[in-house]
Amino acid sequence: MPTDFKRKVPRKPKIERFTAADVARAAGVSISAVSRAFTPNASIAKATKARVLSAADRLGYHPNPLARGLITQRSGMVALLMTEVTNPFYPTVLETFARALSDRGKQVMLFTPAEDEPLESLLPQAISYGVEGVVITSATLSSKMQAACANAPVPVILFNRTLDCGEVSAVCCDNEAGGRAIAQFFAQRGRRRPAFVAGLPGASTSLHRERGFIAGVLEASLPAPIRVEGQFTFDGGMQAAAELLAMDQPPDAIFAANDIMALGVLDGIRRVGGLGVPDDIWVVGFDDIAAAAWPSFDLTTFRQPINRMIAETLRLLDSAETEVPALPSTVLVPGRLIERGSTGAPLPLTP
Amino acid sequence: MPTDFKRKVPRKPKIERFTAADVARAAGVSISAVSRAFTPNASIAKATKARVLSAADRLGYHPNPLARGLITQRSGMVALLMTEVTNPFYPTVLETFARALSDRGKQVMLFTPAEDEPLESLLPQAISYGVEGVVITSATLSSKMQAACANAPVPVILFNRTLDCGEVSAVCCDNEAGGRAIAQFFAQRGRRRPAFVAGLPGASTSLHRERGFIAGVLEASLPAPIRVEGQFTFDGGMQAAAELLAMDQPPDAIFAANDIMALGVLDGIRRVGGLGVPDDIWVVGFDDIAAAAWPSFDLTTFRQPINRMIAETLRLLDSAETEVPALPSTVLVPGRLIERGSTGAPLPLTP
DNA sequence: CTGAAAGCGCTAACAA
DNA sequence: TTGTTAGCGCTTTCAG
Repeated sequence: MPTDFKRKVPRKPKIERFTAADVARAAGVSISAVSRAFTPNASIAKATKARVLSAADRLGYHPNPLARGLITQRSGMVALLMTEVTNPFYPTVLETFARALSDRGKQVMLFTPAEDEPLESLLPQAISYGVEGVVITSATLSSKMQAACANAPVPVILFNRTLDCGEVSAVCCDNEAGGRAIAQFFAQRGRRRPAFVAGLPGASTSLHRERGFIAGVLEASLPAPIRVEGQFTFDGGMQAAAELLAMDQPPDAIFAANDIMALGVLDGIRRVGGLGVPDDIWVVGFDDIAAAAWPSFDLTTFRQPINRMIAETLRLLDSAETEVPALPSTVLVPGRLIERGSTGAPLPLTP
Repeated sequence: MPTDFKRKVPRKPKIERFTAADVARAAGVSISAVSRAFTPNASIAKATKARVLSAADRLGYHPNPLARGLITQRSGMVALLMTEVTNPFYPTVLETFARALSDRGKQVMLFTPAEDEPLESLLPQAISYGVEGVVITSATLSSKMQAACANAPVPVILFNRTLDCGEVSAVCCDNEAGGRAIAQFFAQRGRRRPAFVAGLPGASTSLHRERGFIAGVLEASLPAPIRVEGQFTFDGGMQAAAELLAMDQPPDAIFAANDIMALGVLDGIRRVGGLGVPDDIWVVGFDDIAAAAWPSFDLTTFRQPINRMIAETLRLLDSAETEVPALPSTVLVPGRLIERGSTGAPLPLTP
């Protein structure tokens, strides 16, 4: 029998890492000097700084962000509370955001509510981690959550949605303008029977896109759009298409409140058969996710300028830190219509 | 006019939060008692614990994970290093992983390499945040990175790839078995000219799937598969389809190393025209992403059991913490073929 | 410009 | 079982 006794190990394996004290010793300076060398524009002599930095480099030392955060209240982390990761729009947001933060030396901490967990419980949790800001992407937001956001001790920014009360900062594509632009596009190209596929009931994005769409449609003297719901999902879009095509007077132009539903609508129309896109029906989405450009769908859509939106979010985060009263502000960035085959534009030639 | 003078506020707004000392005072106990009340199975009287907990609840107190982490070396965070977020397979992984961790009271910290940043530089960065483990999902991994992983002071787990040297723990679908299963499927159903669309050159997933596929094809006495590359992207898949169809003897069964390429292949075949799926050509992918089930594609694919894989990853993370030598181990979980229309299965009736 | 000392919020030894 | 005492690794007054 081998010597297989249970070795008693300290639970803490004591990670082998150099501390500021080590660097100080190596550079022949005090610990504070090391700290100052890593603090932007701290009062330290160029020579000392150089000595510290080279010693640190030799040892592979980096200040421990957690210990630093304990004092400065800046952990270098930004929380991202995300609910609908299944919508392909959000992974792109996530990636763009993570990269943008990474470029500024910050990291993103991702919080996704568990099964039946309310979003509210995540906010204090995130805050307890000392994050410098919280970005929330969630189609719906309970009023309790809104209050929690407004009173949070760190800047909270709503991404891709707004709040009517305006008490929480938000960055959003101009959804109303987008909806109106699509309506005008339909009207100018001779479409006569518009339809709207709504997303989740409480979602401000869906609401505003619909509002703009209705306004634009009426301004162009078209009949008010037929309305069905699609839950912001592919299957919901398919279902919506089935409903619309089963009507006495099916629409000749469908605007779905987001791309994933629009793709579902396209597949739904195909499945029902009889009517074709774009000959009989036009379909337009919103977001411009990658799949919208795939030949099978070739979907006309209103592109959200993700980069611009992320940039504005970071700007808001920054200004909330520096400016004193930090009044909540809502930033609307414009998007633009990308015409593709689902509204009759010819397919581009190159693959 | 209201009293609207510019209040001079300290740049550090001194977040209003209660500390263990506050709770201790409120409950009439020592600070350590508070600590113990929040430490699982610490020696504390039931009554004391109850008093502390109720006081804490009243004040809305939660232990600061950062301060705790400074001592325990357990920050409650797990790092996720991710490179290809564009592949729809990974957002699902990300979400599943975040949720699974969240259920265990841990959080995921996401690290995505910036523009030209090498993956290597992220590892020490993650470690400096005191994460309890690092999970890496990256198709390719430089040898320098491999060494860094092997020597990291915290458990590092490769997700969805393996390392031949076996020096780093890994969780992976049994790619070779998957490739072989697809080959057998082709052979049994009378396909005669197989083709393989490879992903990124250095990716172990593509390599192993190909290896199994070739083995299975040869075992079934079929000719060695035609081979083209697709870069693991949709466009790459389209391109690959064009190449394959331009050959003198186009294949009658294509296996693409992942779903996103397979979708590209399908669209590529459509665009070229002339040959149809599944009548003339069969197409099979790997992953089973959501879009594979969409009617437009209806793609037969080898499903990776994400939940199982995540569970194994967490198990490995746990055991690396508790078990002493923590030898690196590779876990292969089985997947299974999902037959759909791209190989002749009838479309399910319900939407 | 620099170092010594205090302490961020918490846990883990040690006695009591 | 409890409270007291040291720190975790770092920043930040405060003297010098």
